[in-house]
Amino acid sequence: MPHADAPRPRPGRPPTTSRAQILAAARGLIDRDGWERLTIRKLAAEIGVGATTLYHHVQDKEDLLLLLINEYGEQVSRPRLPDEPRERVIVAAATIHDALAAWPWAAEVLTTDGFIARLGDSPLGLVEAVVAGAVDHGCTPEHAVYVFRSIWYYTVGEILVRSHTARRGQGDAVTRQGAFFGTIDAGKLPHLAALGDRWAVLAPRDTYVDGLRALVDGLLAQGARVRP
Amino acid sequence: MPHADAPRPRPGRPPTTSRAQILAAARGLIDRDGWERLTIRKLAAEIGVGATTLYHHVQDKEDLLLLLINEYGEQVSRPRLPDEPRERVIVAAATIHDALAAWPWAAEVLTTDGFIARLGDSPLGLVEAVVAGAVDHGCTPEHAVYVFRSIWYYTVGEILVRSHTARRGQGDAVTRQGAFFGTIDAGKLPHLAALGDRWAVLAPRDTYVDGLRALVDGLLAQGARVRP
DNA sequence: ACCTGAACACCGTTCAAGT
DNA sequence: ACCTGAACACCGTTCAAGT
Repeated sequence: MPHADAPRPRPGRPPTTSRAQILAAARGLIDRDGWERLTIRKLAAEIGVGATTLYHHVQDKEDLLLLLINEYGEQVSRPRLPDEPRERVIVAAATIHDALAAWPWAAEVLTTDGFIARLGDSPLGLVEAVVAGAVDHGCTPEHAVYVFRSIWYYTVGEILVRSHTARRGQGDAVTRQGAFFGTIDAGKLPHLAALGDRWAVLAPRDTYVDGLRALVDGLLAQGARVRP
Repeated sequence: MPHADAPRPRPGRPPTTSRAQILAAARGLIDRDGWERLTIRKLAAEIGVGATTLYHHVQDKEDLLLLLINEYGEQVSRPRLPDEPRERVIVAAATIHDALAAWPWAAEVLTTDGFIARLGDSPLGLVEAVVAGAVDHGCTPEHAVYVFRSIWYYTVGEILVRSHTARRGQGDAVTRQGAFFGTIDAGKLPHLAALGDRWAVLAPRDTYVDGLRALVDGLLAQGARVRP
């Protein structure tokens, strides 16, 4: 009777494709062509394998993307978090934001997916940091969850809006914007008409952290309690 | 020589399909089957016409969706806005939110689309109201644009996250959540572990307006100026 | 056990031809 | 001027058969 720990030759055809290889190839394709152009068929072709082969290593396309996100989440470097609770919330949230800004398609997938229940321990570390910061500031755990959720909404919205408007327009966004605000009804929409083309200049500005500070200040003020 | 205003018979085959008919059918299909299931082919079949016919009445699918959104935006009933500037911002933003919550796919399209430059005057009225409220509170026009953008990020994020998590899970979200927080590393993630299954209870709560108030308070505080 | 091509059930869009 | 079917260039996924 063979020892339980002894390496035993497994039966059947040996694998030529591994899950790690698939994930690496997918990352390469996303970084090269963009996430909306990633298809199972192209991914298989890139690896040099039949499209149907991939279904032996991942459940389906959604599963593949989730694996990819968790792998990415483990590689996100966590900065030293400040001791001051409010600042800790800000830095943790900004870290989540920056990680997603570099890989906006992840925000898209996480939004369409229930998300938190399927994240690994490593990316959850930043969620924990936000909740812990709120609690240390004096919030109840319940309020801390609400703080995190509100920040998450703001963060995900910023990523999605900005990544999508950055893709298009660029060249003709300003022109179109200009034409648009030219024909606007100044009687009904006086402030927008007065802003005119300045909107196009203001809109692409990176104000994420400013808005985050405003939001966190407001959220923590709502949940502050007297501490002993 | 015929009079300029006289109705003249136009040459060619008379139309059997109108843009209004297409939009109405599209609305019906979206309300019935959900926006992710709307296809050009199904829409044409619903009308009882060849799929390619639609391309004589709309440029492409994206154009169709934008027409639909502007039509919808015109039908959104605008509540009486309060005089107090801060409250006006809240009510206008909440109106945008509620309109999108009823038609979450519109939020999806608006996010993926530069959006504001392609909206009609009617839906822009609520954008104007937010900007005007901020200015009346004492913000510069530039700060008011930032106020609107921040609110927009938060609003769109909330809609997308909530509409997507509502679609899935339901039945098994709680179970999965419970299983998840059972296996969480309590050493590394103490707050999340302590929350346990309560997260699943807290997450679906509608806290949009609370978070909006926190955000608006913070944003207006940042931009407040001394007024004469 | 792993890999495969054929097939299924779809997409959005173009375009030459018909009415 | 309007409508059409055929065709193009794709999708994700299943499944029986091969190694």
